[in-house]
Amino acid sequence: MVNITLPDNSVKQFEEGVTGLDIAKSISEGLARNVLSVKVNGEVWDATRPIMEDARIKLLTWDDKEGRATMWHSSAHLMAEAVEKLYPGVKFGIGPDIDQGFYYDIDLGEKSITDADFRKIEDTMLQLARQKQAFDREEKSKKEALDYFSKKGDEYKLELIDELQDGEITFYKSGDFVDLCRGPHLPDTSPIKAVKILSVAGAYWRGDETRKQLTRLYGITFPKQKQLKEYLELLEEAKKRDHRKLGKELEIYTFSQKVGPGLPLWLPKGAQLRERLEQFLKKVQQDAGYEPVITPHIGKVELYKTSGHYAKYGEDSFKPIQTPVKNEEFFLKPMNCPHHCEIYKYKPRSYRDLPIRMAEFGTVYRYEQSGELHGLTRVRGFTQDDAHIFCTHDQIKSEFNGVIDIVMHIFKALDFKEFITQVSLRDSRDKEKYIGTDENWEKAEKAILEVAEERGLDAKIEYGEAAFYGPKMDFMVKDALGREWQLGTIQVDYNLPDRFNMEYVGADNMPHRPAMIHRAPFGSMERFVAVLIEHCAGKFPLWLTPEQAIVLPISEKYQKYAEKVLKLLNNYDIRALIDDRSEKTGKKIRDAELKKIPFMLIVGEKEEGDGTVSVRKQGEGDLGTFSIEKFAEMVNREVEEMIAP
RNA sequence: GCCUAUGUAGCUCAGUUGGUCAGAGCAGCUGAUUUGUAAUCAGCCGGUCGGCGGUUCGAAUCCGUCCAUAGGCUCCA
Repeated sequence: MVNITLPDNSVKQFEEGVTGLDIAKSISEGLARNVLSVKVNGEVWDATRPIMEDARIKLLTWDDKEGRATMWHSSAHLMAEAVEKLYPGVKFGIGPDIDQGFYYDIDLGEKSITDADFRKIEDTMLQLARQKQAFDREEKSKKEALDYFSKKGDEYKLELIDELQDGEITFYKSGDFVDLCRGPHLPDTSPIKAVKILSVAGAYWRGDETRKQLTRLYGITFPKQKQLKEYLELLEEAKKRDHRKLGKELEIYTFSQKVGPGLPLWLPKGAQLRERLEQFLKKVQQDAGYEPVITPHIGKVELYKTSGHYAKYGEDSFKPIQTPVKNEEFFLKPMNCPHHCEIYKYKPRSYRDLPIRMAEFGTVYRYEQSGELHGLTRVRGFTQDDAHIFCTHDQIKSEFNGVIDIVMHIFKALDFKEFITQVSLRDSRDKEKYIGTDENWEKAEKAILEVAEERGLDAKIEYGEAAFYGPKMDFMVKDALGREWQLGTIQVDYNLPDRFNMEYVGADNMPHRPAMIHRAPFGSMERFVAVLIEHCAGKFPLWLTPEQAIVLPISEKYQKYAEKVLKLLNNYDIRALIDDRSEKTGKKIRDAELKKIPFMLIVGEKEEGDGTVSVRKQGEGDLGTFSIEKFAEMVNREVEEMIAP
């Protein structure tokens, strides 16, 4: 007998070799129907795999993340089976589950799959799923495994097997499809009731662009048709929030083929919005002891050779700019730091001067690969809200804290409640990869971890993700479609102080090397505004929006009064405009709603009579009648509250 | 850069097998209307159908190529 501990800590006895499915049946038939896999001592297993010793288990269903992962992983096999049936002779790479669904990388040889083929793959999958094919687990020796796939001629699987140890190789068979796979899988294909092939894309084998490109097929499945429908509706909703759509509609930015791809043109409303963001941060930075600096957009090639950026950005980037002077070359700056390093160096520095915090909204240019450009989130010319802090190694912790204050202040003012904090440390087993002394790395990494802990940031810690020049902390936010974008970043740098031979005179009257921190709370203005648009679905926070209110006179007769209202509002620092078109009020309201202007102030005979406005809030409706003073107070109070630290 | 799609007025989209197929709505302009919480009416303007080649008596429609965009891959703010 084995003792099985359930999540509620109750212990039940079963025969040795009992399966998760058996246990589910002993609880209820309904549960048995819904169980997708089982967690056994923290490891996810097939629900049909025998349990041979005492264990703590959790039955996994669609409501569990791991349950869905099992379903999707099995669905990837099902899709592969369907593809093999429809396109005999194809070879398979890898086919994992992902956050939302699954994919399979396929070598189709001469054939190709386009979205016109999705339907027939979906149909075949459903047809196979209905056969209730069991997923059978089989342990294989390395030799057996290699034999099988050499006979099949699938060099991808052979390569994968080659890297595995004998004794840890398992195959799964469902229907006619046999795959190298760690599992776990569904008991059978029957829970897969709704299928959607989402997209087809090229993907390099093992992510290596020097190797063959396979066809990656993305899909998603659900236990109920209704869930698929809801998922597709969710995708539609997400599309409505897309900054590329809203950015166009709200006239934030545009691109011109003549100016060039990846080079955004900020329209008046977008420029206003961006300037307001910049003013906000400038004020915060001023209060935090930053000093503004301004540097040019280009610098001599030698500058970037010193900084080391030439090696990284020189080859696949904008080519240097020639001058009439022979051998004189300038580089469009891909980073602001080299210029700032030179500012540090323009005079001798004392330990009493540190920390020095140099801030600049610096525009940089990087030649991103053409396939990488994406709205405002990935462009070729962008402005970083950059600053470099030069400090002693002992000051790193307090400087980090100061930067996080700024990041949190920004997130609060913009109502970013959900963000991911990632701390990237070095891989201590591979120290050669990194520049800087052990002692300094340890000190900085400890400081970052302590800061994250003290502030309750719940940071994801990634070892080996640090830059070669120092550890860092990044802040990430998801866009409308769930893709993560890195916004703010704080990075320690041991490299540039060396390369630029920076020094300060210590209390001991000896030269010392300062530490350097790069930081950008927004990341870049372009990406930040893009993510902001998606985050608020185009309804910008009141303090930021280009137009806070629009005055809607009922008819031409109240035009004069509308102008008076506008003037008063301007006196209260409220940004407003008048819709003086000869349209009906309903139309003016509709247009203002679509433009997402927060407040509509309707004025007619009644309002003119008692010097008031009738306030309608965007997305909410009529708020009633306000005196202009009271309305202004309400707006200004809301603004104050949002941007307060 | 690579894979797979897409590209028709400022915007959103029709356009069946190549032959009155260059259209609609919104926006814009003009005029009428003077309007009370999500669309007043009428008229007008607007496109060498992404660019360039080719096939054809004839191309928005078929083919090639280039450019741009979209979803991925690699890379990054």
